[in-house]
Amino acid sequence: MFKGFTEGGLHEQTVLFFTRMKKRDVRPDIFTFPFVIKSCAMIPSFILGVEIHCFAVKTGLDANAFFGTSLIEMYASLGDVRLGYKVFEEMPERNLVVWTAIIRSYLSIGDTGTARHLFDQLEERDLILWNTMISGYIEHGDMASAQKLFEEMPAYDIMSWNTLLLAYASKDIEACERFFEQIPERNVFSWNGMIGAYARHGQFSDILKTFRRMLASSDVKPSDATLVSVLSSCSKLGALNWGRWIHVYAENNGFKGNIYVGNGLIDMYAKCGCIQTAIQVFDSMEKRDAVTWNSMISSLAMHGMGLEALKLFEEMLEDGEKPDGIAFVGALTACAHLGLVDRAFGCFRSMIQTYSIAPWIEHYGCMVDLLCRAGLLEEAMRLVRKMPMEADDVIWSNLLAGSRDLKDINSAEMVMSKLVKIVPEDVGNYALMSNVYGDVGRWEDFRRLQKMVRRTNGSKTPGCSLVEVNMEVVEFCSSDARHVRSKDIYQILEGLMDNSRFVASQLSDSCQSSL
DNA sequence: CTAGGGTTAG
Repeated sequence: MFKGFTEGGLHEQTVLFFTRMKKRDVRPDIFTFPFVIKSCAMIPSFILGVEIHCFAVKTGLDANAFFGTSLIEMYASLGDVRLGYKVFEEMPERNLVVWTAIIRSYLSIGDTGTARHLFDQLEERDLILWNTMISGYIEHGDMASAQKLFEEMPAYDIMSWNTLLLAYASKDIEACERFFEQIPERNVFSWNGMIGAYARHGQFSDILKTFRRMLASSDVKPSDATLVSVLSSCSKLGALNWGRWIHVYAENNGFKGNIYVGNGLIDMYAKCGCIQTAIQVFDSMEKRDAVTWNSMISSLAMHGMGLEALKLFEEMLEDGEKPDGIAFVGALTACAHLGLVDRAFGCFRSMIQTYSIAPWIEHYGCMVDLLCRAGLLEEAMRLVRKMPMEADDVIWSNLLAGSRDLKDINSAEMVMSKLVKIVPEDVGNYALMSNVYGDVGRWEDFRRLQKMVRRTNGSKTPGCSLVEVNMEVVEFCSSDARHVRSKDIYQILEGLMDNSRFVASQLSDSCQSSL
């Protein structure tokens, strides 16, 4: 029964059954405690844990190494490493597993010194212990010690390599690539580690390249983690055909019903423009979690389907899923795009009062956006002054756009003075500001700002976009001339421009005649 | 039937 409950994550049941067992005077044995102790850690309940610890002492079963390891782990996860150390100190027989548990406890609170001190006392160490110690250094940013210890290791396994790979992944992408090539044996974690490293560094095209290499290598198959990372880069690249390919691959390789993959597919389809397919994936999922709901809600809001987004938000509550901060970002975005000011404030209030979520700057951003779009610039400014945190460039940019809509030069100039301090390199704001002047006919200022736009454009890559051609992602920018056939491309572009100018003039003619 | 190591999404 305990094994079944533990595997099903039903930790309250484990403890409940343990109490029933005690009431009936059925004596627990050495196999009982590790389950129950783990459940106390998972619930989590310190009081229950201590109670069961005491009970085990009374029954005299506390000298067991399995029991001791479980206890040390439990106390560490409940935040009391000292108590775990007391257990460790008083244990009559301590094997390597017990030592690893106590060392891991100290690593988990960042006390690498004590962990290392214990590590050094051991005469015999195995691979797990070495790897644990090294990954502890890495988790707390001590690359130098990690590397040094790695070099002292008597032998390596794949996990050792992967541990160091992950260390490089967060720091130096080129060192990470070199290390990846040197690994004598790679498993799915190695590949996922390399893919994750590219993701952290925004090198999304390299993710597709690596994924192709992984598929070509016959010994390793992608896992759900691989597919999720690759799907996320498809979203960022607009690589719809790769996304579709992964969808088919997932269906045929046992990832049907995998919640991580499903969530990745929703986001990918929505960001690649296929909102209907995203909805289909959402509807077909038999299990949903917070990310599923949030992805779908944000996707709908992003596609201008605000009413549908709000309906889904309600459905999420009815389904018993507790909304988190991201769910509220989705709902508030939907309100902003629909112009539902009162509804947004109701939402904002219920977030704080009913769900005890302290608003993030993103939530204030949504509210400012909402008020600006509704033409309520004064209220938006008041909200920014009232916020508990400093406004960021996103919020000021919203206010700049709001000032432009109302042709409020004074507000625009005040907001702009903030923006040049925070993000002097952001071309968009100068362009927006120049339009503010243009709108009211202040051409002197208009030209002055336009000049700044051009000057900043010289050093920055403007208007960059991506297109997928024959399963290959190609980047192009405004005034880009890098392509071998760029002459042909611009010729066709001119043709398209002529065409749309013609259509536009026809439309305006027909509008005028109908008036 | 019980104890120690890694990756993923909004």
